[in-house]
Amino acid sequence: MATDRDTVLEAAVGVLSRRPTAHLDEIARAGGISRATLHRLFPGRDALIREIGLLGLRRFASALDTAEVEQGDAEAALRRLVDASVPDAALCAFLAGENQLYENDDINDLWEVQIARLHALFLRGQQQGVFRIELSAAWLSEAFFDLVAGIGWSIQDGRLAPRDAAFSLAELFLGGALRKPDAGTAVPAPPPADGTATHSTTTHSTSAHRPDTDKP
Amino acid sequence: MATDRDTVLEAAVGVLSRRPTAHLDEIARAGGISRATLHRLFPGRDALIREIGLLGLRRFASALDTAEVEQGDAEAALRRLVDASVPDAALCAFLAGENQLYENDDINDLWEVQIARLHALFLRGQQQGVFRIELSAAWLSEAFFDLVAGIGWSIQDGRLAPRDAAFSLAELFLGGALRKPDAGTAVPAPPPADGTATHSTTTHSTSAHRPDTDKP
DNA sequence: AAAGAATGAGACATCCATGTCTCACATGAA
DNA sequence: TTCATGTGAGACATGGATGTCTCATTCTTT
Repeated sequence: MATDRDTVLEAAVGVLSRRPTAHLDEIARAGGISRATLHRLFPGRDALIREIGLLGLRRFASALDTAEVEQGDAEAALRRLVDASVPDAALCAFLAGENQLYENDDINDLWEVQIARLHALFLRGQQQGVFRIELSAAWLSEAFFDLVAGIGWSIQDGRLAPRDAAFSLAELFLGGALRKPDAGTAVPAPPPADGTATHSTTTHSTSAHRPDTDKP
Repeated sequence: MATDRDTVLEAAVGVLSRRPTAHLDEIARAGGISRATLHRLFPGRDALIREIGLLGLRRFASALDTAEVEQGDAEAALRRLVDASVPDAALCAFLAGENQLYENDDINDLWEVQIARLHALFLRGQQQGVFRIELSAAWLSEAFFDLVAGIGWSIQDGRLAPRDAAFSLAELFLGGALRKPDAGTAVPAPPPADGTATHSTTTHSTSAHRPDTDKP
């Protein structure tokens, strides 16, 4: 299934996710080919990282497909998604870290579609009473993807055994995202309505100067 | 408190976290200064991003200090850490994304110290019976930092209100990290001992070719 | 074995960000 | 006013990655 191009792309991910400015020579060596052949496969550096981004998005879209996230119980769907996306966690980590990708319209559109599916899954789960409603679906989507990326980084760095990946991701995320079976003492207080509760919310939060951004 | 240099650095974070290859001219404009003055403040591009990394690590270290993570109940300590680190979430997002930083020894050492403190907090919490022991302290450390970074990204992109940041982070993470008050039905199954449970753990996980890495 | 394609290695040329310089202007102090 | 400092704007040189080329070699196919 994996074409020769995809093999090179996955090798490139391993290098670029650690050193985004790695030379093409280094990337080529990581893929077991020469710089000339790399240029024969991809016309340039921009094309290379764009193809990596597209590969990652295709894989994540495929994970959403095989998990059938639109079907059935939301919790079960999310567990299926965990299993389906963990193998491609490294590519998700690249997607999360390489913000430069989101200047390309093709990638941006594809990204928005996948995130919308994720968002819809969490919204559905909230309506089903499965996921907590104190946390916005947007935040749940972001957090889930970031944790998938964290899985990828941890495995790359040897901090997490691939065998434990799916369990670690599912347990940590679902523990925080699922509604508690019975309320009782476990349910925390809702977010403060006034701005004085958290003392430092606006103290020196960076980049308050950029009103609107693009990365959806 | 914030010197002129720090102001420029924080403005640079806003640009570099979105476009890591932004020109120095663009960074200077974001900081409200000219390229010449930027060069007078920082001798070069490498020095600039190194100083940003150092600033982020100093801020995170300061957050660990003010939260007194070595003191008292681990859950309370973590809640204090959430409040203390959310204002600098953007810098943490930069630290998480800019893996290029970890070629510098100074930054690497400082990073290891902070991560060790975080790791120790989770270990202590596990010994106290506060945090779940099915999830490794290393994974809890990684996940927490990734979620702080996710907070920073979400706020930068306008997807999360700064007011909700601390609550969203604390609830999602602690929900997954805390031991359930009473076991009952909420406790999930332990990770599979055999390799056949998760069908695709080793299917096409990227970068299996790199045995050891550096980013601690 | 022989022909063909594909690849690796290396040598260039080119482009562009970076680093450095100078000069004019603004601000503030004496 | 006059001097000093800091800053912005622009020009210029340079270094290094990138893009393109050629040629020898290897592997595949017949």
